[in-house]
Amino acid sequence: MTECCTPTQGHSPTWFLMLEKLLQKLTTAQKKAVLHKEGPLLVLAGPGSGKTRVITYRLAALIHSGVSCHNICAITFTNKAAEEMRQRATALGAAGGAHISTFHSLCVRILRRYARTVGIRVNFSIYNASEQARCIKQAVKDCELDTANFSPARCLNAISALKNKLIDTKTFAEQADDFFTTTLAKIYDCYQRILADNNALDFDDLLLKAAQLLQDNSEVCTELGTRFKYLLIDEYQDTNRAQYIIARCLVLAHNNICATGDPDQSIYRWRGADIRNILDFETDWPDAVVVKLEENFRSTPNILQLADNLIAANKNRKPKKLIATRDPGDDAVITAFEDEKYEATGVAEQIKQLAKDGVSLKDTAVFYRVNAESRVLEEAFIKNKIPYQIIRGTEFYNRKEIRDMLAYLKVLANGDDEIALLRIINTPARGIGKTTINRVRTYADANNISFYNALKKTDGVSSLSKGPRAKIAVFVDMVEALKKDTAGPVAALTERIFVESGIEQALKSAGSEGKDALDNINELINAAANYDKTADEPSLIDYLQQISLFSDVDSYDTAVDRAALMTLHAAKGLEFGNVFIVGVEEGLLPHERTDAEDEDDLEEERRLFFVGITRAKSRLHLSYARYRTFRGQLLRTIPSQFLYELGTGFESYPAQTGSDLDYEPSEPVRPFARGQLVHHNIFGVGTIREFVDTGENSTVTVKFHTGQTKTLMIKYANLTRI
DNA sequence: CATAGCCGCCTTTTT
DNA sequence: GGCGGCTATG
Repeated sequence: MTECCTPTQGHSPTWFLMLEKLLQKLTTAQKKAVLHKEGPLLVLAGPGSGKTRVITYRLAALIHSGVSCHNICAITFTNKAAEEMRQRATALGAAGGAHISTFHSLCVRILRRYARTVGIRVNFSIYNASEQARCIKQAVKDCELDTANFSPARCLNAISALKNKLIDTKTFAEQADDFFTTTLAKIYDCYQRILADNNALDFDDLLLKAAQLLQDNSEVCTELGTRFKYLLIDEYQDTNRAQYIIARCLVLAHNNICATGDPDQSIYRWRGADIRNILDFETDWPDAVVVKLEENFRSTPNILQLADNLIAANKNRKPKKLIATRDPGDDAVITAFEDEKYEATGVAEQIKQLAKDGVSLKDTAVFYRVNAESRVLEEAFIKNKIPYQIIRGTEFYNRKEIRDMLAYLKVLANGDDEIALLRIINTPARGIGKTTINRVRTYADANNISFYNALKKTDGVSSLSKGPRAKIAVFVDMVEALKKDTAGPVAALTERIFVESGIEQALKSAGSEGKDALDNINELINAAANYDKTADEPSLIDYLQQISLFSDVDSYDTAVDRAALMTLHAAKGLEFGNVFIVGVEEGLLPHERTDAEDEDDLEEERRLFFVGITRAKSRLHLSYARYRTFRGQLLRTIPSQFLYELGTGFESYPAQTGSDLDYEPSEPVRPFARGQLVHHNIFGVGTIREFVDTGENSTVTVKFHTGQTKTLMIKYANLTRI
């Protein structure tokens, strides 16, 4: 290894071998730029070029050159990536202690530290999607609006977009000039008030509040800028406005920002990521040194050629070639399967064969566009006895019993969290029903006290009779008793809750029904014990806030020998010897929800496919199913337009029926599928939006390219498929 | 007050 | 196909 760092023995050798190879290929000027301590640096490079390796190397190099690790802040896209960077920096001999985390975790730290300045309390809850949904529903209700026009999802999306652009309620209300925006402004305001009442922040608030704090408070800005003299940001192409502001404020005084990214791998536009952040880097920091890494150390030339051909179809990009460094390998395989069951079985069988040929399962992954596709794959893997792991980290924390347990913890940490409180007040059933809750609620509102405080003073609630009053008292006593124990280890507290809440009792008496839930809670206690052991400064508040920021890939166990199943989004930043991408069909990839007429949306879908393809080191398998069950109905599919862009000469392959499959595909019943292109004599070309099968009188709804949407009777319309 | 059963809406992707 | 929310019943 070069001048500054040497990996300690026996630590993930290939990663360091690659780093060494990469460093050898850097020009002297590039090497100097990477190691140069002062000034802005942008590492602009394609997939598999070692961006993360370079940034990790720089981190270690800074420490080796005498910079205190305390003064370094590295930002990764996921907690998992942060953990890996920490390990690798340590292996490079750079002692731990640098702040390495995601933007969200960093913001939680900042907000806790400056809670008073921000006007929040340190024990704030962090609300996930379902808790957000509850709040937004309440907000729409409070504003006395029709949920038909202001659906929770629509409102949340709109509010999230505003927050990502740093537009707060006040600013938005001032801008609002039509019915929709003024109404949305009201909902936004109401939603924020509800969050505040619950002493809660949503994901976007974490970024928004931290960005506003840094922007508006120069003292805090200076303080943090002094603390973090060097800022490193990985995956910069996926930062949004708020994250950009945070980064800018943090480096205001010293300008030592180092970002890495690839505009072609920007896949989070829908979440507010602004590709201009990376495109304008040199404008934002005019003295920036830009290092371009053009060689790809990951994939075979065959794979890179496809990726290159595909991404070339994006018009809105700076042309960039991927330069292969590896020897040619196998050609990519595109397979058409009869339906999704054949596809899943086919993939499973190929993986089985690979395993027989000596390929390790952990070097194999299957990617798909939507999580719903994982089920049929999972079934096929079970049937074929292939060990696998599905990368969906929130799954565990979304289980009912786990959320119940966590709600108890949340109530203890944050007494104002009414959503958590309502979840546990009658879980397990203790006879406190809707009527009782409403009565207490009314009392709380009338006296302007919190719901929990009202529960403590049921004497005042005249509408309550003796029975419910006693039941509430028992509940309050239990919570109060538990509250006295919140300072100790989280695991012990979790166990106490398990027993004293009656959850254990309820599950045990449920017999075999409660078996899984019992196991899960035991696992939760184990996880909490692990937290107690490993956290820097363990506390209940920190624990809850940390697990709220748990992400999908964080659950990915790289040590076990199992095939990995994940969405294309989750695949970002990873690499595998063998990659299978399934469901490469119109409507799925690109996804139907992306507006086909919106070129930008389509290009992002293409980038997503590009990311998937470029994860593959040696073997790439793409597939689609000719028929796919969608919401219980069998639909005819169309191969993705992207398949034609790969330059493989893909036209259409005969479906593989597979001789040893024990599954017979059902006969397709639908003559017209959603997404099918058709031609009409008068209206011209259009896309099928809906097909209503009523036999002879079946109708189709078609969106024509002229912009108009028509519902037509099939027997009269004389539509031809294109 | 708890539970079973039914209806309607829906999800793209995630920190 | 599945979950949340609503209603009817015990």
